Amino acid sequence: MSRYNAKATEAKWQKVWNEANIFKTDSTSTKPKYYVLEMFPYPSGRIHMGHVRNYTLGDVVARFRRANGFEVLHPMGWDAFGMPAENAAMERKVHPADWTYDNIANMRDQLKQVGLAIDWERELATCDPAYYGKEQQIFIDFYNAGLVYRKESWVNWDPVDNTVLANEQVIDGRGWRSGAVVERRKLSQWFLKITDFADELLEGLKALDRWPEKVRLMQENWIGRSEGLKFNFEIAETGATLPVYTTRPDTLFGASFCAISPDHPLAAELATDKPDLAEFIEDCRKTGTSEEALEKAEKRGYDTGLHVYHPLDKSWKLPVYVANFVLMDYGTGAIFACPAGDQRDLDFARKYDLPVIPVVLPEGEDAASYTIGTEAYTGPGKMINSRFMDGMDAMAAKAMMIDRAEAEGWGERTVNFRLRDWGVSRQRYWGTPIPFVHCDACGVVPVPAEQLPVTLPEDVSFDRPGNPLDHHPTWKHTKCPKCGAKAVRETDTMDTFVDSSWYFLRFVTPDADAPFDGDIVNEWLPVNQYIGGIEHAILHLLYARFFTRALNHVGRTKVKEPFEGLFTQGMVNHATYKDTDGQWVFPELVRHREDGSKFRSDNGLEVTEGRIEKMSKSKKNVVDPDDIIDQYGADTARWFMLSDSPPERDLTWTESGIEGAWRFTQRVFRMVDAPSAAISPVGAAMPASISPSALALRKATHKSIVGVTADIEALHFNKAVARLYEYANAVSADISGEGAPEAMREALETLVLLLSPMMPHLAEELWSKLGHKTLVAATDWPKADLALTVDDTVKMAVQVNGKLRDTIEVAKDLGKAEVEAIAMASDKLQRSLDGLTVRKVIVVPGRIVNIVAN
RNA sequence: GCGCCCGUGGCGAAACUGGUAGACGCAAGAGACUUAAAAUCUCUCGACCUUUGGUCGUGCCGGUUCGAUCCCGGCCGGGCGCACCA
Repeated sequence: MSRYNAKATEAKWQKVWNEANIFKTDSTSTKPKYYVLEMFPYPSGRIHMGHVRNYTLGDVVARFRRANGFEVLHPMGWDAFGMPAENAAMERKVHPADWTYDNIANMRDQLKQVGLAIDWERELATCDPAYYGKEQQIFIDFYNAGLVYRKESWVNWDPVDNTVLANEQVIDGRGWRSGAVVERRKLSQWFLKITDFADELLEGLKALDRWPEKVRLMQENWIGRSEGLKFNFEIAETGATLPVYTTRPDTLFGASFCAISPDHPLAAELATDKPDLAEFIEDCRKTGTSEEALEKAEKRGYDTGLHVYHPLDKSWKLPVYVANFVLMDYGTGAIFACPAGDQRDLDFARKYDLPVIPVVLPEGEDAASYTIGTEAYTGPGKMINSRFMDGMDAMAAKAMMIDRAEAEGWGERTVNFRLRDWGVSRQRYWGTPIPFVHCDACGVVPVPAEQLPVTLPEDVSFDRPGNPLDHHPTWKHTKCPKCGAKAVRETDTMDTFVDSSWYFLRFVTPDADAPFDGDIVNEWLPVNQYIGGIEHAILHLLYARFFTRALNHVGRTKVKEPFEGLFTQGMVNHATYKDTDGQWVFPELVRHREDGSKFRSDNGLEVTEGRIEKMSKSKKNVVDPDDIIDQYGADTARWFMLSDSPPERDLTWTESGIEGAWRFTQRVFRMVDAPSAAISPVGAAMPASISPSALALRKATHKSIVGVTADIEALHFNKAVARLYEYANAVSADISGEGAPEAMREALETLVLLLSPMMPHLAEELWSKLGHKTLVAATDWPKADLALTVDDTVKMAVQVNGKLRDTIEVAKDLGKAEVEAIAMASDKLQRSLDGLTVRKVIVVPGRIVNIVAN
């Protein structure tokens, strides 16, 4: 009996697949198409277990669909632009391109060892000019369609590194790298008009029924549609108008003041001759960087001394404040405040001692005695203190007020979104250059298509702060494409989320001159199954949806939604270990003693086991995929990742778990290598009459085909695994008599084929051991003989008052009366009915007999 | 604060979303084989009791039902998302 050598066997079959180019996709195939895609990785240099899980899940789907007759597209690429490459350049003096391509080479080797059924000929890297040049084309398309614009916008500016920081790079108001206090600066930035599609993106969510409800909800909240009333206040002192937006026009009679944003033009205007206001505005800007700071900041205001007339009563004037909690880029940047119905307004009113008039009366409260304390009431109720609205339901009053304002001409129904336009400018080197030129005479001019791609210069230095593109001696100097005069290139590069917003389209026709071939893309998109982490629930998935719609809008595709099915997999966790010095310890260094205590193999210190947490380098609770594959092989790692936990849930990696998977790998190998019973030759016909044990095995075989197929289709891989364990147990049972060799061959072949999407190398090895010259990867999925999946008899539970008393086995379609008679004949049942009177008997055929008695 | 999701043995989980709770695996225990170990194989494995049987048991309390892990209401615990969006 030989032992399974995973390492050698896996390398052997990977070579065979590679040489046969078996996973190559024919884009123009007439077979039904299936596009399965996992979120492409950032080339950090090494794959981690999260990658292995992600790509294994996708690979099972890809191999399963292939076996079921689909032309499968399953590509791989690299999300290769971004900051870490520049950090490496600064820290280690390696060029970002070299660093990135080295990492890609490493990770490609690692991924290939996992044995993925990928068409590697379609591989792409977003940092390749052949990719980002097409992205520039798309960007110009969008510009021509009015979806790209420049705007002065507030950014987080690091004065030491001379760069713009993303919100998450600002920690406690300081730059994450330099530690310098971050300033708010106004810079001219490039924006994509995602808000043009806000309504569509929201509406489109409804049809995405193969997306997790959770993700759809998160996107819905992110888009944040609200409906309300926009109207103009008239400023009493100047006669100027001040537009405001409200979702609660029903609370207009509860108004107590009006507030404008510190960034509001009116505030700036007033500040010119009010130094203390200018100071107040400056103050607000300083605190306004991180979201956490915003949350904690108390409500503060500046009384401008101005007043506005109430729109429903010109004799009523409201004071105008500049308030730190009013956002300039939502609505109109100005609000009317009803403290009784809004917590922020209430906090503000209490602080500045402004009136608080309750206007919505909650159910069960008395209008005469109802007051607002420190909590605003935002729920439903009846209107009070609101003149002509008194007694109305608040919801109805809102609708009525909007209609009335429109009818009387002083306001209009307005829809607002929380979603902002997408700022894509990054003042960095390692990204897609924004393909525009600044000309003194012509302004901002797109680079003509024939001059694309605008490539990054290679000779850059990172020893100065700021954007290397900006201080490159020659790169930015060019000629205006329009007038030919001296001009300057745009030195901003694009947010890397742009790169990942269309890669799934490029994969379909990776060699197209255009960004992609629209006709073929229309055939392949949407992606049938997209798989990735929940952390991309909003940004990446929303941007990709926007890009797809925008590309549709500019006429490049007919596709509107990129991903038909989305699956978000859980994280890979591991126990944490600490030694007596308080240092985190890698799991591979932990040794167990007989009494259950643990110590470090390198220095002997005692080790204690801590919480199970997401694998992370900082806590050292990681296992290296290379080590695992080296020791157990990729199949065993794949099998373990698919067993036990449902794929959407977190998975805890354990030593005993991978050991268990390894035992199963060996066991299946032995089952075929040294079968427990004789097996018939390849292709031998099943005899017409077979023994009971052979029939039992055949039934197990065909039931397993049905079960495993359904489980894989539903992505319930853990259930498929459980079923395969059960099936392996059935195949190990004693079998003899007529038909036994044929049933055993059928069983072993079926076992191998059902395992093959999960353990592809083992499957190939055993398939060849079973005498086949073909590849499992080129073999059809087994088909169940449904006649063998149904039993003649069925086990039914017999209950008294809902409690199990006995089980009976009866013919499958026996009538209710007969079933009842058999149940009643049970001794066990009669014993438990002793002394009781039967009131009613419920028979559910095939399931249960329940006797109601007392 | 608002919204959403989840609570089942020592552990990961399953139960065809109203019909025999705990399949399958891990861990543990007992035994066989072995000079011994590893590997392998067999058996036990929710709790309790007066153990050929019985009672309880799916976070807690209640409801609907012949029957509830599943449906409804209220708590408790854990997780995630959003958060001055007017």
